[in-house]
Amino acid sequence: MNPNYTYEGSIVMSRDFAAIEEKWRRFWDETGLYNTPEIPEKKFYLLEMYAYPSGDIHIGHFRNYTVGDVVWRFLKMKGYELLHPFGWDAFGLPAEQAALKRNLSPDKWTHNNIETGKATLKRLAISYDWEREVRTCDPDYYKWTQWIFLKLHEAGLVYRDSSAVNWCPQCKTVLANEQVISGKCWRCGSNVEKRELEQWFVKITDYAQRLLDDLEKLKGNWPDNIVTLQKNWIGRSEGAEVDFIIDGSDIVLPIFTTRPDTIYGVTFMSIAPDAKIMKKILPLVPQEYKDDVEKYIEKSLHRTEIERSSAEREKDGVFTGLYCTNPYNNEKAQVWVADYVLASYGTGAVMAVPAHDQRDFEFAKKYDIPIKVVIEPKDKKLDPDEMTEAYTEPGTMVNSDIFNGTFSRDGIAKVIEYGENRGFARKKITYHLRDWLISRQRYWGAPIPMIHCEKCGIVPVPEKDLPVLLPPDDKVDFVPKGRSPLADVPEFMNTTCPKCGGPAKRDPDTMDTFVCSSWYYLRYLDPKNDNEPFTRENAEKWLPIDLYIGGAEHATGHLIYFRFVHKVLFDQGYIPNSAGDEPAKRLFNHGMVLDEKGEVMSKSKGNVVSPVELIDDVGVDAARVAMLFFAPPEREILWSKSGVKGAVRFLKRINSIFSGKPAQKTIPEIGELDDPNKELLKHLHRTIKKVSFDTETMAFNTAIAYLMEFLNKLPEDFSEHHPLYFTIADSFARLLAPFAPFTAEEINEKLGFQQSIFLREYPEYDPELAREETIEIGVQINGKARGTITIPQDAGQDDALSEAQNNPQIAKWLEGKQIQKIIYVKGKILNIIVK
RNA sequence: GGGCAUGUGGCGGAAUUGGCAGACGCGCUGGACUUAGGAUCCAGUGGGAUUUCCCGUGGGGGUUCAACUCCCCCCGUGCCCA
Repeated sequence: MNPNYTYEGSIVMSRDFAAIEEKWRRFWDETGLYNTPEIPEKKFYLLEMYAYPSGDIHIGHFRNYTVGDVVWRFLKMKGYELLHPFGWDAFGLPAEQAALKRNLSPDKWTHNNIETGKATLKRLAISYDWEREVRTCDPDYYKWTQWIFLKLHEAGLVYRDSSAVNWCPQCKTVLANEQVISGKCWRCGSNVEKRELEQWFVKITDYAQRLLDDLEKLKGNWPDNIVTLQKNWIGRSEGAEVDFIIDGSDIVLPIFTTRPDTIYGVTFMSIAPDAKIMKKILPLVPQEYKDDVEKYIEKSLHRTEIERSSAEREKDGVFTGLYCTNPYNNEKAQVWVADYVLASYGTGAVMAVPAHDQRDFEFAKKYDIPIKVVIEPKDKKLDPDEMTEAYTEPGTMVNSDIFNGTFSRDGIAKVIEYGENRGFARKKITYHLRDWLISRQRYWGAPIPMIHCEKCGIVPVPEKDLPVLLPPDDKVDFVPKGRSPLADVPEFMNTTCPKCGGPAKRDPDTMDTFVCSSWYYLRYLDPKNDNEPFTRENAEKWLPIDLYIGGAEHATGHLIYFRFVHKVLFDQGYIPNSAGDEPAKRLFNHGMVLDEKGEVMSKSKGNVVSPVELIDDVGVDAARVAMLFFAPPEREILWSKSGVKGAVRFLKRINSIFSGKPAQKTIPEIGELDDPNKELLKHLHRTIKKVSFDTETMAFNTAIAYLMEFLNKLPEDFSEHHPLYFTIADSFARLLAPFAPFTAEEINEKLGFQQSIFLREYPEYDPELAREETIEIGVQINGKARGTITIPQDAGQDDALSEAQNNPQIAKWLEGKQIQKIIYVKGKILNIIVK
């Protein structure tokens, strides 16, 4: 045991909790407490994001799964029938790196890690139905990941393209945009380069508008910040595409702009060095410019995207010697190559209006390119020679031919219409969201079910031939060579074409693991079905997910792909109408677990809290209570050893107070009780009210605080002989159960119940008893708090005032003063304004 | 640079959404029980001021009978995007 994590009192407890935990784990297991009901009457699909198996569960997982478990236990007692499954995001690079560095089998490495993690989750007694476990690396799972690929393909959403991709020279693999962090690889931190590769893409952009529109359906049930994050990520912008013509050729240079109202102010054009159109333009560049242009292109390919688009960096570029013609006014504009323009944005070329765009302005100043004002503010004239920055606000259009005098906001539509009528412009909507690149040059992933035939071209693997199995890993050389390791395994690569029967090659790439995770929630519906990924019947039974719990870091990755794939399967009729076209009704993001100083835990810092060591030391219940009490679940928490001590103390007090067997199991009538006991009973009902409300709204920290408060208010001589012992112990145990399940079962058993506390009903409060007859409210004189009065809940203003006047503390402030005004809000405040 | 969060005692955090700021826990102080205490129990604990007063929710303004809460302007921190 790590001495750093020895909590006071734990030695005393350790003997007890280990045995108690084992007893209840077995009981829950043997009685099938976590089994999913076949025909749910009051269904609830509760899901936590599944885990990547990297060794054991860490403290962040522990938090995620504990939050889910509290919800499960609460809803179970509330009579819901739940589907609460778990699984493993088991494909991915680390398994392959373990193979490379330590010569381990990715398959064995992964399954070993899964067994370790699973054992810990079982020890933590998280309420998963393990019968439904999925592992994405198992053939009976990835068979259906491949099936999903074929469905996307059938829907016309899969295509192949050669394009510049993010390439990590260290990992020798292609990275998705979200795997590039500040221009560096998310795994190894090397600078990411650009490379041309033939890749498989999924046309998620076809769904961009729906993914955006349907965010409306999620509002209120998904956290606002996730909704905004997705909205920005999809990044719809409206504008126009305008065709410029390169002089001396018939090359059309289409550009996208959100500001067609400034079209008459174009003085130059900027093309991204890596834009596709660049290849067409290059041969036209006059000899005297060619060298500089080629050098510039070469140089900028080594810059990262972040570097290129950074607002801080001074923009640079090079003139091509070419001009193009603005179709609106037939004016010439210089053609430049500049790497602040990204090839992936719009057409990879932008029109530059230096007078009205800050970046263009700086660029024009630097290279002495003309500036032409076409929008003017109301109050003054703009002089290009005197401008120190671009004027980007709306205004009146000037120097714009027939549009002169038009308000610029109205001008946008008019300019587009004018160009549309003449055929050189059209309305266009672009999205920041890009198509989903799913090819990975890796072994440890689901093989892409496509066959390359010389005669027939690219042919999908027929469904009946799925899965396309990975070859055993002892046949594979993992040393990175810049291509998939599968490419060098002839047994895998060589196959026959399903169309012509001739010799053909398999696709050597495997799928991005985001494909695996985009549909795992569906496999839980039918994890053992060999004939289909899931049945319609079960989808009707359980979908949609009622509550999805996980970290906010998946906002623009997993949570977009997951919504997208759901919609595609919905459109194809695999997901029934009853489920709707959004996978998760409600999303909940738990906060991160940081160390005492608020720093991220990492092995290198040595500040990692191991859940296993923690529960060895204080037991599962104390670890849970500590975790839940630190802060509300959506906030980040600062892990503190002394905070754990508080949880240990709390449970010890519970154990000592509720250790007895009650003398009798009777519940006394309120009339039989004396005043202090009547008050105690009322206090119990108020506690039930507050704790159930807070548990339901996931305010677990305050729910626990009310339980602590209740304990503090028990009379000193409270024991099993107390007339209310049974009532109190019974209610308290059930309120505590979602947070400290083992402790709660112990009390429940001592009270004489045979069945699990989780099969009993959650306590209900009696509104009559929970009501407070008298209430203490604050009294203010001229808005300053001067004391309190105790009055009946529904006392009128006159009663409240006379009560205040009878209170010497308050009365002295009223002496010799004239009451001007009285503000009385029932149950809240009495404010007396005097002079 | 933009977007979204966020700022409350020594610390983690409460505050019914405009109504007594600091619930609950940690820590600290004093006491009890003790061979002992890093166990347990009791009391106290926002800051001042020689006791019923003043000041206090990052800073400054404003709205209101009343502001941690609403509005405006700054400052700090975190995350995401460029």
